[in-house]
Amino acid sequence: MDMDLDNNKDAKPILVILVGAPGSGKSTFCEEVMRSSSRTWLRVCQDTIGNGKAGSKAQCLSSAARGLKDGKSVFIDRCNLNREQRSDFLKLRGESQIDIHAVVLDLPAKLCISRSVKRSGHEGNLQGGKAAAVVNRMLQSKELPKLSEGFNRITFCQSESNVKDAIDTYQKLGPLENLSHGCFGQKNPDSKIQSSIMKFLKKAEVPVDTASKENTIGDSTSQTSGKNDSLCKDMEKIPSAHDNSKLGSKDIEGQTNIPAGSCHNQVSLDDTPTLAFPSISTADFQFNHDKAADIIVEKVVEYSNKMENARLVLVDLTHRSKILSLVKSKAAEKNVDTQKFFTHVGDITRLYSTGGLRCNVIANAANWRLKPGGGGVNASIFDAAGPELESATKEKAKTVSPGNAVVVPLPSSSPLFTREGVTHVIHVLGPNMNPQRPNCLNNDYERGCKVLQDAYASLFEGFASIVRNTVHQNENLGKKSLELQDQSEQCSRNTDQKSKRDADHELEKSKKYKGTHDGFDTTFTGSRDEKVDSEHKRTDGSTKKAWGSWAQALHLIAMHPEKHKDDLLEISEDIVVLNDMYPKAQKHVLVLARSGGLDCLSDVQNEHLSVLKRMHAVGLKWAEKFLSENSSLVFRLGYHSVPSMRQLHLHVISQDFDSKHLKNKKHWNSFNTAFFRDSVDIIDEVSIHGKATLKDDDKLLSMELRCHKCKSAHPNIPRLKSHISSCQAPFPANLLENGRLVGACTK
DNA sequence: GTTCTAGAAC
DNA sequence: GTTCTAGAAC
Repeated sequence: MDMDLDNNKDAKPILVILVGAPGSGKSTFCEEVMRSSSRTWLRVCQDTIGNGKAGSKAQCLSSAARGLKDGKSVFIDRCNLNREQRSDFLKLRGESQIDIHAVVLDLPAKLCISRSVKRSGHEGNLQGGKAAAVVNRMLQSKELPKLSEGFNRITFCQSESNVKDAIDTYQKLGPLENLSHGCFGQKNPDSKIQSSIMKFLKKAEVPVDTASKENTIGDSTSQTSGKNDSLCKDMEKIPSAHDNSKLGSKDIEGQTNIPAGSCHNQVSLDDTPTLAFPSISTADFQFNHDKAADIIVEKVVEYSNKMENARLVLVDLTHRSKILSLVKSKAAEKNVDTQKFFTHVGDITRLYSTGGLRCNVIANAANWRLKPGGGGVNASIFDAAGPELESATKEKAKTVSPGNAVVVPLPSSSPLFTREGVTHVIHVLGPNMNPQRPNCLNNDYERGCKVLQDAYASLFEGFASIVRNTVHQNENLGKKSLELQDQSEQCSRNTDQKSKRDADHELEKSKKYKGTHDGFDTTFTGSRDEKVDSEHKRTDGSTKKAWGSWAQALHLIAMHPEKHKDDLLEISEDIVVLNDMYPKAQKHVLVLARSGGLDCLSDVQNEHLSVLKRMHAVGLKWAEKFLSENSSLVFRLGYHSVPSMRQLHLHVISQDFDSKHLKNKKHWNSFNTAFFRDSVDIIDEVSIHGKATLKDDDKLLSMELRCHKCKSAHPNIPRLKSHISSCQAPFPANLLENGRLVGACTK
């Protein structure tokens, strides 16, 4: 694109992309600057670009291009909260080398919401109760801009006075002047976390600025010894895949005075749901530390991939902790995302008050009677939480068996709640290898590992359900009223707590409805045996699933393949292979079992193991055939937990998901959440238990859309598809294990 | 006004 | 499973 600047030969138009939620003050910012600037500005506002009404992004782009061509400096006044939304505007630079700036109005969500609600007749028409829900939702997908996106300058405003300063800077910017490049105004995240601690503790002292403290290189452990080490730095110390990916743009990032933009993201989320957990079974229960560390990392990887905006923190009392250092190094080896998981040295009952690590949920290494005492973590948690925890626990369950967890909402009168901000305690019981303690497994590590895996799975699942309910509840809160926002912190925290209770009841109700209610409604059973049993009861208790006429197609083909010869890729005695009629990727075939009465995974029993293996082998063969034609493909083989079509069928699907038939959330999530069960895992499960574990939770299919590689969230299918068409991230570690992926780049 | 989702019908 | 479409979201 040629920029015709002849009219204004020496003028240097700039493009300023505002970034901020509704109510963050983007329009006001533009208006204030334009009111007394000596530059010629054009404000491109998506809310008004369509003859005073909301328009499209394309309209904004062309209007901005025209403005720049005319030598005007341009404000892009739309939310631009994530990288993808900004990328097209950055392309406006073309070959002209104009400066492109971002001004980030990163003000508290609370403020944006109350402004959005108060405004009447605002151009964005985002009024009333909907505002909170919309703002909250938009902020969930917020990605702060980075210089590496192509910005010359980024100004972060985290308070109204920052905004005033930024307005001042742009007002004074003459037509021939330039602003210096780099990141500006981004606060030291330490001070942010510190000030929130102080706010929480209602202390007036100015926090110690730890920014200049030396990092101990190689020590990834954060600490609550009372010295207030920076959490942010701790998290940065373990390199993650994400961090590594930024190295390529180091030269640009180098212009900034601040190490990296990601840091801010991590700690500004001090409301991020966080589970702090002790290592289970490795102290008094004498479980092998190395094996335990493997299991912790394995389960953390599994669950952190599932959980969008949540953190898991392994806590131990001392820097000398063997289990902490083992987990730390294994997590680093596996490139575990350090925003989602890290280790921490401190007292699990004083994480917030002595270290500023806000954890709304803590796990307790409980005993089977769920009683206080016994020393260790259990004693100190019951001690710190007061009698409230004991009575709340009693309400939920009387005992817990190894491998299971019990979620207990903590009464707001508990000191752990008021002092530390803990809303839930999850009691977990792991395997015991200590002959002095009940249920000793006598070094049976085959059984022990399984129980420990189940214990962590139950723990993390319990935490995930709290997170889900809280998010759900926050949305509802937003719809109701915002008056609560103005009440005192303690008061609104109580309200939150009550809301969470309500959410818990919701959970119980839905569980009851499913018929799994057994008096331990908040017990999360990680044991596969028990889970399968309850699934089994459900299917046995009712008649078999009724298949609609449209769902019979595969069944008919399996029964009479000769009638469909032309449509099939392969026919044998026990198996049929065909192209999926509506492929959801470049290559997508189905391997059908031909046995009658084998409609779906829940029908699978031990006797079907050989069919499963055969289907897998045939699936692999076809994947390899496709790979020989196009080596860039990667395949995954697996089953839908609850298929729509009758007749057990294995999906062999390339991981590009490049298909016009992939149209909705259900399509995406059926291949990219736990709803999709890898063939290798099904074979393992059936070998061991004679049954397959089904993940038939409806929530899985309506989960938010996340990239299957980098796990970034996207608001809708078109945006997701445009992202995956260019996402360069490697596949997550859990998919690279156990042969779940097939293809050149997975070896 | 356009884009996108989600529920009903098949 | 898809198609159709009302209406929500933007």
